[in-house]
Amino acid sequence: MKLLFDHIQQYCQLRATTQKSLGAALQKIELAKGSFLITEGKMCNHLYFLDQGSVRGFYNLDGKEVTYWFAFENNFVTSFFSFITRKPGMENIQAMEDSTLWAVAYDGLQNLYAKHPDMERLGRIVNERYYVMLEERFVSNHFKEARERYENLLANAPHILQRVPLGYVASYLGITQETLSRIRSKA
Amino acid sequence: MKLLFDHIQQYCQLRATTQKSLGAALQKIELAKGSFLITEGKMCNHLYFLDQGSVRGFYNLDGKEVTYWFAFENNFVTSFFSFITRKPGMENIQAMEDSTLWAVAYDGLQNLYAKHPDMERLGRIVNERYYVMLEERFVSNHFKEARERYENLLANAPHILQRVPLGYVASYLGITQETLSRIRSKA
DNA sequence: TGTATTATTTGACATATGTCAAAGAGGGAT
DNA sequence: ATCCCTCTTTGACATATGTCAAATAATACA
Repeated sequence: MKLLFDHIQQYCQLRATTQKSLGAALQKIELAKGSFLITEGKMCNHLYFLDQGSVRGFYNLDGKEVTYWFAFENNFVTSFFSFITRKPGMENIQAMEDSTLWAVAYDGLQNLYAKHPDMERLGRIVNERYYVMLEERFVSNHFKEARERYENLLANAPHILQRVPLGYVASYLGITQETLSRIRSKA
Repeated sequence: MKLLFDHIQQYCQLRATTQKSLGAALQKIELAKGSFLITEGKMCNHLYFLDQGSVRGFYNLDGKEVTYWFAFENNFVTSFFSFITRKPGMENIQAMEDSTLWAVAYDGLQNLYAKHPDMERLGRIVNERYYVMLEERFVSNHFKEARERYENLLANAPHILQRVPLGYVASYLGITQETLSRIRSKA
């Protein structure tokens, strides 16, 4: 749990009582490589913090899996759509490596928000930061060519290339595996 | 100001004292068609609520303007990147029609957050919703073809087509104006 | 060590979209 | 009406990327 509390410090300082309540609301999850945290068509009732390992989020589109994000240590993980809107989503989340996560239930989180203003603040700040990160990725995908997106990834997140099969990376970049392979060979 | 307070009700109920503080922190802005709310290279120190009119956000990329979002009545508007990270951004925001906005300064908003837990809650919820909307748009752009994106826009936000020049819509959809024109002619 | 399985690369070709240039349409101002 | 300006469409062609199939490389495992 230490990794999580250290990570939270980046966003804001929680009071001791809030930390204690949060700790009590957390449940440890072990996820074997290949198994699923969330599957499509179901409501997602937990927010997770990835302590160890890696997971990917993907959709099934026309019979193909399209991976659209990865998470590694120190990332919050959930189907944001489903968790926030309280509706079933089309997203799957699968472990790419054996992983350890901390889970907090939706209702538990709402309780924490209601009882601890500093928890509400943490939620607000985390959402702001995640918004900005998503926006940066959106802009990059929207306006840059495939080769440039790949080179950005290589520069900013080389660990992804090392820990993730190429096919997943390709759909993360919005291109086919063949195209990514060709980009790499002509680097 | 009524429109704003009505809009906020969608997200959560503010206490009367919080509403009063918020009202006192707001400043009315009139923006003539074509003029700028935010220009690139500058820090954005305000969050706006668009009461009337419409604006667009765009980047200058290789000498070309690429529009990547629109806002109409009842939308919050700012350079989220700059406002949240407190760094200068590359974004421009320009009025597409004569517009009226309510502005709250960054410091003023932080004060409101600090003094009113329900304001913090509002911020958290608004950020969550905006995150989900951005994610939906990201997924759509990432995995669907231009024609399908256009048809989705037509189905979900036809007012954009009516109020926005085609060139802006094209770059919003991530394609050139010529391609969009061809998609429309072969509808 | 060998074999099966999965991941990656390569080739040939089809297609979507971009680029550049020009023509046409529409709306205001005079 | 006429002119001017902006927006939109159309044409010809270039290019990036996708698709399908096969070959090769890497990895796991018995």
